[in-house]
Amino acid sequence: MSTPANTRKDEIIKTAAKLFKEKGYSAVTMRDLAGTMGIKAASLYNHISSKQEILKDIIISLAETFTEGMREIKSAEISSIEKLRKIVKLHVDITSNNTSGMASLNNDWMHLEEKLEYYLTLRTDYEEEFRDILIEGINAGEIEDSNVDVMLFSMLSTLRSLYIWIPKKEDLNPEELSENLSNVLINGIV
Amino acid sequence: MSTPANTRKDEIIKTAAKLFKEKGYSAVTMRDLAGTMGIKAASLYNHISSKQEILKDIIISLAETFTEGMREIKSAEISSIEKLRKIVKLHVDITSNNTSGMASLNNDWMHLEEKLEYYLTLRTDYEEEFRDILIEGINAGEIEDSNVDVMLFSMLSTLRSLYIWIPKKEDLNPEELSENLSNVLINGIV
DNA sequence: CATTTTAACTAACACTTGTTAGTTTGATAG
DNA sequence: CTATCAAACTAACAAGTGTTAGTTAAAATG
Repeated sequence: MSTPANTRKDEIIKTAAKLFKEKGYSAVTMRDLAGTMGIKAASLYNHISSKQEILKDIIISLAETFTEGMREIKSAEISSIEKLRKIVKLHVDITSNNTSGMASLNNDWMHLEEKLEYYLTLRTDYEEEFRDILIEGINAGEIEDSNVDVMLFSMLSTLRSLYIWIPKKEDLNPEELSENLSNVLINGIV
Repeated sequence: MSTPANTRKDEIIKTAAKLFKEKGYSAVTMRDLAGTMGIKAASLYNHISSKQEILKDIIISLAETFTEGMREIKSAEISSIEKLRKIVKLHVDITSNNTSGMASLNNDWMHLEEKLEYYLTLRTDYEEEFRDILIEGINAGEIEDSNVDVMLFSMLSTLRSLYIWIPKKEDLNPEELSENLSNVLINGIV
């Protein structure tokens, strides 16, 4: 029982993430959220302490999962290209499991308040480790020696947008998607 | 004098776009906007008719500019790969001129209300014409015959995220960026 | 059975929201 | 000089905001 049972709080957070994805954090009221769950707004406060806390719970846990994944990939004894493939898989897997949460992470992180600084640290570190892998690949002759920032930006943009795209293509399984996407990102389209 | 002089309304819209980019449409109040301009909220209404109208003005004009650009590219007598390069340039140029507006277009389109349907039509049409160019390229043997949706998604995600990235790299001029980005998107990174 | 826990409720609060009405001020045009 | 106009102002409103306090009913626990 490492993962705690489905508590009421978890249901609230899950529902909130769905609403946040559709309208954004600021446009979702506690009455919206309560209404969707079939209860009154005040009842939410038996389970959560504030609207803010919901957002924090959604985003920080996801961000930490990425940090954890990157840590493992970084220390693996594989080629840089293989590391990139693992990064793609990391994004596909996390996003497949929680597209709503990923929408909040991408669009509503600026409303984090107390946890904003922490989130930004995680994000910056993640990007730098991503860049390090690219540079490592260039030095090893595996990756073309052109503009690293453009490569990094292009890959990250695509991976961060997965939350929009995955729900529209439920037929494609994560394995296949991860494979196709890696190929396009690494080898291009020609 | 095809473009009308810098009116007060234009200044309001420009300021609003900047704020919308930072916090999102819903989190920006008319008092925020007025405060940033050094006036009172009520004074805004001498120039605009509603908050809603500001968002509409920002997004729809941009969306129509993309539609216009795509129309020209589609009918050009050039290879599919050249068309893709022109699409990249279209995004880089429009985004360079208005990163704030592009943030609203990407993140706040769902708050358009009356103009939402129209916006969605423009967006869907744009994506379909983009896809048609890829298919055309596959049929002509210029582009690899793998998953079209993955290619389309990857390219569009990157192009739509330019608004985040361009402001951080003011040193890179649009020409150079467009060139680098086309290479990465088309040829990959190996 | 008695008690604690879970999860809902009603009522209300202090504050913020977009917006309207009516007014004032300084510059421009006839 | 007078009239017009652009652009600001004050004051206010009705609706909606997140949240708190206190209560109730049913289920789980001892």
